[in-house]
Formats: sequence, C-alpha cells, structure tokens
Amino acid sequence: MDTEIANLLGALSLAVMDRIEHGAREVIGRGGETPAALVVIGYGEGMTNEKLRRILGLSHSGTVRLVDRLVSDQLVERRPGDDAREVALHLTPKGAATRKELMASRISAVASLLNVLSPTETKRLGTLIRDLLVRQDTSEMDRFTICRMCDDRVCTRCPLPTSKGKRAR
Amino acid sequence: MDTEIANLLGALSLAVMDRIEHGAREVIGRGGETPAALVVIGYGEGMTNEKLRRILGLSHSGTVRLVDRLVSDQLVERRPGDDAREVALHLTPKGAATRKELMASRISAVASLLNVLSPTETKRLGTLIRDLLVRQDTSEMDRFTICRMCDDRVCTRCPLPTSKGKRAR
DNA sequence: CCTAATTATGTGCGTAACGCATATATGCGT
DNA sequence: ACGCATATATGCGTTACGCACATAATTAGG
Repeated sequence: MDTEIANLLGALSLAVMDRIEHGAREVIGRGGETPAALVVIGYGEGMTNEKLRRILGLSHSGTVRLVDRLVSDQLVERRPGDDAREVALHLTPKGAATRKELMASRISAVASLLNVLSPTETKRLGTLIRDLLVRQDTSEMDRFTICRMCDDRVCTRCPLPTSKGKRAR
Repeated sequence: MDTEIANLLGALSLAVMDRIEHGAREVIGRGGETPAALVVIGYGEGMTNEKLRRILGLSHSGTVRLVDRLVSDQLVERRPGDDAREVALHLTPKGAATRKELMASRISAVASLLNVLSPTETKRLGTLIRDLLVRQDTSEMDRFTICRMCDDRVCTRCPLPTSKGKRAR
C-alpha cells in the first residue's frame, strides 16, 4: 500500500524533528519558532518583522514577542528600515555565531539517523528527496517556510521551484 | 557532500511535520504532544500515566495535565489500574473516533507531499526509509516514541528493531 | 495637496502547554 | 514493621503563542 510508505515517512520525519528540536533547544535554550527565526534572519540583511511573520506562520504579535526574546538574548538588533515603518532585523556577532551552531547541530542530528545507510543508499535517498521537493507546487513564501531551518552553507542548489503555480502574496 | 543530503532530509521532515501538526490541530483543536497522546493511549488498554510520560518525553506533571485536557475533552477516561497506584487510561467512543480522524489526517498530509513521485519512485523511497529505520539502534521506549503518531491500521510491519543495543529502562 | 485606505509595528491581555518542587498513596523487600 | 521505590496529583511559575486594539508611515484617489 501507498499509505504504508506515507506512514514510514511520517515516522521518520517525527524522529528527525525530535532530534533537531532537542539539539536546537540545547543551543539557544528556546523552543517553538525561535531557532528558525534566527536562521531566517541570517539569510539576508533586509528581514523585517512582517516577512518573518509570514515565513514562520505566526501571528503578528507572536512574531514581535519572538523578536523581543531574540533581542533580549542579544542575538538580534532592531535597526530602522529603509521604509520608516519597517524594522530591519540584524544578527549581532553573538547571533551569527549561535546561528552557525544551530545549523551545525541540525545537520549533525539528521546525519546521526542517516549514517546507517551506505554511501550509495544515501545518494539514492538524496535523489528521491530532491525529486520529491522539486515537484512540489510551492509559492515563494512556501519555499522560505520549508527552508526556514536550512543551512545555506550546505544547501547550494535548493530543489524547490521558484515561480511555479501559486504566487506569493 | 553528505551534509547536503542531511539538509534535504531535514527540510523534508520539517515540511512533513508542519502539515501533520496543522491537520492534527484542526482535528482535535490542541497542539504539542496531545495528539500523539491520543494515538498512544489507543495502542492498548494498559496505558498508564507513567508509560505515557516516557513515550512522549514529557515531565510527570506535564503528562498529568495533558491527560486532564483529554479527559475534559471527553476523549479519555481514567480508570483504576491493576496496581492501585496506577491509572488505566482508556479511550471513550468519542476518543476512538477522534483518534481515527487524527491518523487519517496524518496519512493524507504526508501523502499530499508524496504523491508527486511515481509508484516506482515511491516504492524505492519506502525501501530506503525502511532500511534506514531498521538499522537504528533503538530501545523499546525509543520505538514507541518514534511511533507515537503511527497508524497501527497501516503500519503492519514496523521496521524498528525490538531488542537491539540499548535496553528499555 | 489633503484625506482615506493600506501596511508595518507595538502593546494589553488572555491561554495552552509545558517544567520544577512537593505531597500523598501504594507496593515491595528485608 | 520499617524503609525505599513507584505512580499519581497539585501549587506555582514560565514560554510561546493568539486576539483585539492602538499608533506611525506610506500609498492611492480626487
């Protein structure tokens, strides 16, 4: 049955996320979308509260408070944006270092599950996941959401389609 | 690189869990480990607070309050256990129905990502995930933790090893 | 150029889902 | 019978959110 394979992927995904979240909590001492926020803010210099909100899928106030936490942990700075309404979020040096730790922890968490496969099997799995992702019908915002924990030093060729089907709002 | 594939699996797992959690919240209106608890309680008739606690990885009080919520939602009943210290957790009819909805929602969430692959590719992916899981060094309790959302009507041949390496405490 | 709608942010207030410390009851071993 | 381990419950605090509302800045229309 096809549902059997769906169940296996669900179980694997749960195991992977359990390990990722456990590691993230050890690194930054916070849970929820906080680690993802740090990664997302690090992708570029133009991140605003509102973009972050959409990527993380949180309410507005939830995002403001999340940034409050990052600021009080001295990981992020709020600077005035080009548009005077916007807040430009920037990583502090400590924030950039923590972000690297976070991503390294994530990769090693996944690798610890993955390393039971032979190099050939791993490559096969990689190809299948890549094919699976490349065929998803994702908006621009969906891409950022899926990639909100991704290690940009590692993911040089993101398979997710850029402008296919749905349009970002 | 091997880390690139780890990153892809991490991204996929995040996408899968996002969809599973979103569906679960729609079905039971609660988040965190609450949906998993309902699934786990449904696996057998002998579930106790303490076993549940270990499987979900929560604190004791967290588990008691979680069961409080399930009871107040009329999904679960607390009955006296064989051992008079224990509480035997049982699904109500409503609880059993909600549990089925929950698992169906989970399978369909995963399938919606998976159905871009051809039957051949899907089967290949299933084989690889099965191989990956079967080689994990998991204790008895780890198994239940990984399988805490699994659909027992679908997962007839669980790949996770029963008594290998670590021992359950 | 002035007003209205839109966009981005911040705040008061409440809630869900936890953890820690402590208390109580039952079972077990000697 | 006594001490210790096990299972559950409760008081209290915290984290990570959401909703409703308020405020400042930009954009659109006449």
